[in-house]
Amino acid sequence: MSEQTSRRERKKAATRQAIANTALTMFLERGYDAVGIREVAQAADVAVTTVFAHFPSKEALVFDRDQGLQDRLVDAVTGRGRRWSAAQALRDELHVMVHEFTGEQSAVFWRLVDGSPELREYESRMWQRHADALALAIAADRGRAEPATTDKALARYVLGVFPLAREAPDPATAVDEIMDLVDAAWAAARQNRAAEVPKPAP
Amino acid sequence: MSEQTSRRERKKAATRQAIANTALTMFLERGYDAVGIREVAQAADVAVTTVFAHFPSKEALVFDRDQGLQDRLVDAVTGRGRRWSAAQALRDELHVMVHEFTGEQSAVFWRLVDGSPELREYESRMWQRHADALALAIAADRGRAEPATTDKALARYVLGVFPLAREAPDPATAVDEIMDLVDAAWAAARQNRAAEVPKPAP
DNA sequence: ACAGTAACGCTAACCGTTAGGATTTCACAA
DNA sequence: TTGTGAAATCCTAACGGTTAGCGTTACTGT
Repeated sequence: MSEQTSRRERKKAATRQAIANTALTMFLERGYDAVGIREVAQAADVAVTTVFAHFPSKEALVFDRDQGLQDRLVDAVTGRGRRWSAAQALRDELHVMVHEFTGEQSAVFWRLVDGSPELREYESRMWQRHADALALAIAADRGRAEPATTDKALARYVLGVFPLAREAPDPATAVDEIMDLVDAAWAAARQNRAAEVPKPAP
Repeated sequence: MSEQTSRRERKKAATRQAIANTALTMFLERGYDAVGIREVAQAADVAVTTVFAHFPSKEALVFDRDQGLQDRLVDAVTGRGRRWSAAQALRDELHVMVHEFTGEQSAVFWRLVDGSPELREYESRMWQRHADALALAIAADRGRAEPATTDKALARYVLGVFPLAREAPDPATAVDEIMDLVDAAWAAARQNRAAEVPKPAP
C-alpha cells in the first residue's frame, strides 16, 4: 500500500500538500479572486516559482485531487464484474460520485467553483481530460487499441453528466435521464460495429 | 436586406472589422503567441482599450464571425420543413458545415487554432455557447419553454460533432457515426417524455 | 566525504486586461 | 446653427498570472 519513498519525495509531496491546503483555505475564506498567487506563496512560506513548480496554474491549486475522479471512472469500466455492462457500471459509479458532489460537505467547494468563471472553465477542461482517459478504457473494452470516434463520443456523453447533474433540480434523476440516452447511443454504436470495414492500405 | 445604419454604427462596424482583419492577418503570418495585443492595436491604429471595447478577449479576435455558426444550427431546427425531423435537419447542416471547415480554404485557419491551447479552449467554449442556444431551440421544438436536462444533453451531443469530426480521419463519416448515436439518444429521450410527471407546487 | 542533481529561492520582467478619466465624434432637437 | 447628451475613442498606469534566468540549499548515491 505505502510505496517506497525517499525523503526527497516525501518533502516534495509535503510542500505540494501545504501549498494546496493553504491556497484552498484562503480561497474559501476570502474568495478565489481576492487571493493572489503572491499571497498564497507567502502564506505557505514558499517562493512564487515554487508554487508553479508544483501546479501548472492557479486554478490547479483548487482541483488538487482530481486524478482520483478519473481513476474511479476508468476502474468502473475496466474493473467491473462480468455481470454488468460498462454503461451500467458507469451509471452506478456516477450515482455515487454525483451524490458525493451534492452532499453538504462538498457544497462549499462547489460554491467556490461556481463563483469563478476561471474555475468553472478549468472544471470543464478537467472533465474533458477525464473523457479522453475514459475513451481509452471504453475502446479497450470494445476490443480496440485506439479510441474510435464513437468511443470518444460516448466517453464525452458520460462525463457530460457532471455539469448537467450539478445544475439540475434533482441530480440523481438527471443522472438516470442522461444515462438512458447514453444506453441508447451505446446500443447504436454496437450495431454500427458490424458494418465496419477494414481500411485498405493506401 | 440592408438595415438602416447610422454613420456612427457604420464607423463602429468598420473599426471592428479593421481590428479583426489586422489581427487575423498578423496571427496567420507570425503566429498567435508571437503577436501581442499592443502590436495589434498599433497596426490597426487604435488604442488598446478600443480593441477590448470591441472584443472581450484576445481569442475573440480570431473567432470574429462565430455568431453565424450558431444561427445556422438554430435555424436548421426552427426553420426546417415539416418533412424532416430536427435530428435529420441538423445532420444535413452539420455535413455542410464540417465540409466547409475541412476545405482547403479553412485549413490555415484551423491550423492556427490547433497551434494554440488558448484558441482550442476558446473554441470549445464557443461550441458550448452554441450548444446552450441549440438547447433552447430543441426545447421549443419539443414543446418546452425551458430546456430540460435531456434537451441540453442532446444539444451538447450535436455540437460535439465539430471537435470529433475535425480530428477524425474521415470527417464526413464521423458526422454520420455521431449523428447515429444522437438519433438513438433522441429516440430514447422521446420515450421518457411519456413518463414525465408534472411537478407539484412546493 | 564528495559530486551530481533535484528542489527551492530571488529578481525582473512579459502580457492580457482593466480602471480612471480626458477628448473627440456623432445624433438630435431647440 | 448651435447646443447638449451620449457613444466611441484615447492615454496612462496599474494589477495579477506566469515565466526566464540564475543562484542557493538539501538530498542521493558512490
